[in-house]
Amino acid sequence: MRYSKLLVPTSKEVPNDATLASHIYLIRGGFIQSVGDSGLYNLLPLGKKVLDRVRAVVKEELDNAGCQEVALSFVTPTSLWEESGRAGEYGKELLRFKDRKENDYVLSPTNEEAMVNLVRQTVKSYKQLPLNLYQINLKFRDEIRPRFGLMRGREFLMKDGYSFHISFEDMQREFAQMEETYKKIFTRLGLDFRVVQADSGQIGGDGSKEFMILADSGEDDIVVCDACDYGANVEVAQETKEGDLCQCGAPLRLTKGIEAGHIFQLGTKYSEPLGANFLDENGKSVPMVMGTYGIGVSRLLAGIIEQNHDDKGCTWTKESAPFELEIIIANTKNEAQLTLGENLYRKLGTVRHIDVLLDDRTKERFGSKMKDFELLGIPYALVIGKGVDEGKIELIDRKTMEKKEFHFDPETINLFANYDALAGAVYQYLKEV
RNA sequence: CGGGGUGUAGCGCAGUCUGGCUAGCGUGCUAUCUUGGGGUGAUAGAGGUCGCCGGUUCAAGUCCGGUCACUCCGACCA
Repeated sequence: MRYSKLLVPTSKEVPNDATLASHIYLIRGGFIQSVGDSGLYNLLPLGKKVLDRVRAVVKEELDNAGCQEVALSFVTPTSLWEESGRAGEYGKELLRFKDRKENDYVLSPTNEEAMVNLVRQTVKSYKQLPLNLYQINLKFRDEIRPRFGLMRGREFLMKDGYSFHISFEDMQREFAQMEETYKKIFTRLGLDFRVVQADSGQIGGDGSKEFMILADSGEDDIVVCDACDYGANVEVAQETKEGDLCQCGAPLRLTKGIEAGHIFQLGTKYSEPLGANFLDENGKSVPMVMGTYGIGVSRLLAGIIEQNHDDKGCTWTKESAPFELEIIIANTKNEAQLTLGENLYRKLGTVRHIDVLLDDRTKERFGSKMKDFELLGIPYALVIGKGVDEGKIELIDRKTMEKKEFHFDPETINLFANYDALAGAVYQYLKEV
């Protein structure tokens, strides 16, 4: 991709209402755009790209764990919510409206009802179970007070999964597998997180665990043990204080987290009222036992930045970065720099399939190109600049800002094979770090 | 729901108290020149229903009444 063609409106100005690093840098880096300051956001090309990368990691790990992706309708008949009894208790957060025929609908804030509806029409026998279905699509919750950018918007991208089982034991087996799968996802995305005991809230059910991204800006108070992997939301560990002893004997610590995932052992809370029954081996009709599993995908973007930024901008992790490498041509009016930059762009991008952003802008100077690179947080920049005359280019590591030089012979670099050799050296280095 | 605040150019703001020429500033945007390794400098431009409705007045961004929206703190929720 060429920077000159990319719609990425970076800005020096901090948005009015932004206090969190993730909010500030997502706006300033041109990843997202606020829609009327009301908890709604447009994703610009770079934001969409990062979101798709995060989404791909989530999908890949779930598919590996045997889950199947579906897509439920975004608009759900209110009658389904009345069947489960949640139409009343969900309150104003549920956005309700009527169609032209005066039928009642809601915009889905979560989809237990809709998924149970799908399954009860198609699954009739114990032979079809267990089943784990998920979707990754928009949710709408009419929050009283949306804030913090993507952290708490009204419209957001969520992965919601639901599993169906013949017994409580089998559901618990799946629950444990989902916990492991979630750990893989969060680890791949480069997050520092804890799994904590949680309150099941409105969704209901018996046991639930939250996946907390550790960050001072988090809205949840949690208690964790640094010696073992015990952790709990203070909602369930109310009496616990800083320094109390864990079961393992080590002192507990109070900290803050961003709730990015939540898994529940649901039981039959929805299958019973909605009549999601199957015939067991004895021909007896019984309700399915369910689990439900959520990940706030758009919130993950915010969480990744909360943990990966500095005073200059974002420092995206490997599997979340919008590009693998940015090639910066310091001065496009310099023929030698332009030629080398274009050739390395072709060799690394087209030939070696690295996802490269080429900063080929003619009107911007070196300083602003560097500032934009730092703001966008692409892991590496290859700077093609003044050193070209002496046969020198440098690779900058965004996180450490350390530089590594690559050398070539300026007299013969324009030979086809020499471009390839230089690109190869950069490629090798990137693959090794 | 309680308490505060704000609506003026894409974004950030001044002007309103004390009514008065053609509504300004920064940034961004367009053009030309300049500069070219850390957000160059200059000149010339484009861009406005001063949130909306009504009132007072010779005259309203400014005063009065109403209304809508947004926002901050708290409560609520996850």
